[in-house]
Amino acid sequence: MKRPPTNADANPASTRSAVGRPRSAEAQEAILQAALELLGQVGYGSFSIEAVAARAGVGRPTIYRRWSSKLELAVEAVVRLAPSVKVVDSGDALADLRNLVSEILPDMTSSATGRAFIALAGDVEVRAELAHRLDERYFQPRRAVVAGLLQRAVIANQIRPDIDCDLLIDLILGAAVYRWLVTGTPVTGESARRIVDAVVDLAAPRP
Amino acid sequence: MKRPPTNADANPASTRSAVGRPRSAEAQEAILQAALELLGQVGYGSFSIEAVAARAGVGRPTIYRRWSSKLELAVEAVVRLAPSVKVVDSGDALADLRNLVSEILPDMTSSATGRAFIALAGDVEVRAELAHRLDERYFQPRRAVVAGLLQRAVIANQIRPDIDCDLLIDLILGAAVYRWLVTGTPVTGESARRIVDAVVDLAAPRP
Amino acid sequence: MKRPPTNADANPASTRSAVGRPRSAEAQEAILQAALELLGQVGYGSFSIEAVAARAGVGRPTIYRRWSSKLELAVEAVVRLAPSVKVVDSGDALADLRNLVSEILPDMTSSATGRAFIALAGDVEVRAELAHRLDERYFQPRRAVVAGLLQRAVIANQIRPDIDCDLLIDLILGAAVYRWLVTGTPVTGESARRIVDAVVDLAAPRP
Amino acid sequence: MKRPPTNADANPASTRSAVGRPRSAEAQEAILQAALELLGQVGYGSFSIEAVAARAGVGRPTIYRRWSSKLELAVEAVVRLAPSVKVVDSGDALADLRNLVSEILPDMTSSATGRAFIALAGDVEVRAELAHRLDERYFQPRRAVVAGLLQRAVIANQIRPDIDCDLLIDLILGAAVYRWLVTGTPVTGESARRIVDAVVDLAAPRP
DNA sequence: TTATAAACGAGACGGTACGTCCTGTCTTTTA
DNA sequence: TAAAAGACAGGACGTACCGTCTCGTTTATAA
Repeated sequence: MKRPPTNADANPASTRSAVGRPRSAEAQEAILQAALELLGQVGYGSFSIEAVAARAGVGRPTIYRRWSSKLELAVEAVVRLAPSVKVVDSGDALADLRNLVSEILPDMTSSATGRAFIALAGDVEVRAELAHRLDERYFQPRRAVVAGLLQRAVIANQIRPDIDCDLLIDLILGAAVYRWLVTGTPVTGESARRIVDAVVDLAAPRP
Repeated sequence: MKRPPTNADANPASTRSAVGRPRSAEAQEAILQAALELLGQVGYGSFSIEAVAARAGVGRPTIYRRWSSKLELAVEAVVRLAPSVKVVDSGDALADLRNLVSEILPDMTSSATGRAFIALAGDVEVRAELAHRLDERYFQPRRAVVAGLLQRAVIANQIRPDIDCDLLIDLILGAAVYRWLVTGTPVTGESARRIVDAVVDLAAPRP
Repeated sequence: MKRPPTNADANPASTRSAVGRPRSAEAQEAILQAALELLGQVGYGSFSIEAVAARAGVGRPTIYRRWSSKLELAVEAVVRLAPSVKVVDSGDALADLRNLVSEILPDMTSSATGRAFIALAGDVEVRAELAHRLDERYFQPRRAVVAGLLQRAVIANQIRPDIDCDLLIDLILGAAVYRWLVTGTPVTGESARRIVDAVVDLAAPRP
Repeated sequence: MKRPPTNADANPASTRSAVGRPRSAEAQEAILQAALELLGQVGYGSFSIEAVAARAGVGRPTIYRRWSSKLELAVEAVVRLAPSVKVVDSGDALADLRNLVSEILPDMTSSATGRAFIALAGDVEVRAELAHRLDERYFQPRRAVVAGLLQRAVIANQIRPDIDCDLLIDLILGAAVYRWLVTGTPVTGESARRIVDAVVDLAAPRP
């Protein structure tokens, strides 16, 4: 009986048998690192398991033992290696929002992360399963911290109280991601701040 | 001297030599049709020239003679077969906007069109060139008609006059595309209308 | 419908479709040559299609298009490139026999030919089919010329008339092949002649 | 310092350290038995250490600890499990010869034994070393008992006294082995007896 | 008794070759 | 002279074994 070749289920007390040689943590990290670098350099279309194995100094079967497809690998590389978001509270909710979004968006549209996300969305057969995983481990955490800041802004009367926060997040993140997709230019901190400012202005309380 | 293997320049009175057997128009259409169907069925990742040729009943070189890559072919298939946008003027600019967007967005995020667009955005090496082409022939025309309607809404005092129309379009289209990418559920006419309503509400003139 | 990937059936007016690019005769010869050289150098056990392709400067699928297995390829290489046997009639049947056998046996137990033959015999699943083919195209012709010479020797009263020629051939060839298999030293012209002499002596007419 | 991983030298008072867990005799036998069965079933070409380990219910390293290659293992399996030859003296040397050879030859050309022998002969790099070992432990003992019987036949004036016994053995065994190799049909007791009769007839003393 | 040494099964490791599929190019025949 | 058919060199795929290397466990001798 073979074990399903994924470790993305991420339950730390794994059910996998403890007998036999354990999987190498060095190989794991080398593979994810190599995958992320390659994704950033050549894009997902030309991203090959072969090249990842070569760059990581690892046998190809070692990759297949852990991930069942290049999409699984790409998703895990992105998720595991994406910078975590750190929320701060300076007292000024809008300023914190600007700073947070100007960190989140460039990463979201930078090469490797965005590329894997795009590739994911474009592959019809694995979409349902993997898009959810990426959403859950990448997008949802980021939306959550943004939502927290929006709530603080509402309480501080900097944003209309009748606003739909989810929609506001869609507008902010969506506008940036969409511009990036259409024009191809990654979103910078500066352009992220402009979008936040414009949306916040629209959502400001009526005088 | 070989002819550059593209006809995407689309000048109908081509300068190509008229001697010899002419290129088959049936083949052309069969290829584009097959490409679009395959894109919709298997996604861009599993989309192969081989399969397009087989489905179109055509030799592989016949495809390469016309398109230099599968991306070129995918883009042309999408652009040529996407429904044209028909702008109407019922007198109520906002109603016209709602109707227009509720037609544009579902197509934009429906299988084949959206898929090719995504695939395009995700492939680093051809991005600059082809994203521009898709933008020019698919997105820009749609943005233009939306922009026209927004102008009419401004004149009718249904939208604040100091608004940045481009930003508003980014917000509307971006929010929808982003939701589609993240959740995987295509945008319907209904959800498109909700987004328009919300953005228009935000952009309404201050009393 | 795929064509069965063998051309070993050797009917020159093949039923294969005449449309499309014909198979390259250069590739064919390069592959067989490379296969024979490799067989001689590394033996059948370490003989790989990969290496044959590399040495022949040919893509791997080009080999698989023609031969369905490495055994098929090995057999064909041996059969096609084995030197043909030229029978002479000097008047002295026994001398001719000595000369002929001293040419046949060293080739039969020399590296490539013998190796493929051995490999063939050792592989249980293809044995019935391929051993017959090798027998038919390699051994039978050699046995036939030897049988002819033995007949001449019988007529010249140099060999007992009641002899079973097939058995005599088995004795001559078998003793040599067996010695080679057991000791590993290839049969030389000299040792071949010794075997012929001994057997002829045994089979000489009683005075 | 590791011990060379072979036990084929078979000196029971090994120089190996006596401390630690001794090697399991059950594993040893299970491995040899499994190897012999697999050799008989799939031939040497498809014979894999992996399969032997699985069938013997043993870890792969347990095999490598004892034999350095699949050839070593195959040879030992054959040698250890081949039936021993029991020489009898009924008074009639020729009858004893017929009986002995009709036992030896079928085994020599039966599946597992013959297969390993063939595989051995075909592998260029290990040939010199292992062919000698197989010869020494399998062929030489059989040749020796045949030679003894031939001597008795000479003494009994049933065979010419000037005969080269080694050659006679080559003729008998060689003819059988050769027929088996070329035709693929194992040698039976009946066909073995026919060969003996024919050779003995040829080697009979001149009247 | 307890260490200690070495075997055991299990299974992952870096590799190699497999046979398949697709790429983009190139002939050859047919129309 | 373009179209279809199909072979070409090449390269990545995912799989099967290779022979080696940990693991945690078991089994004997030696202390």
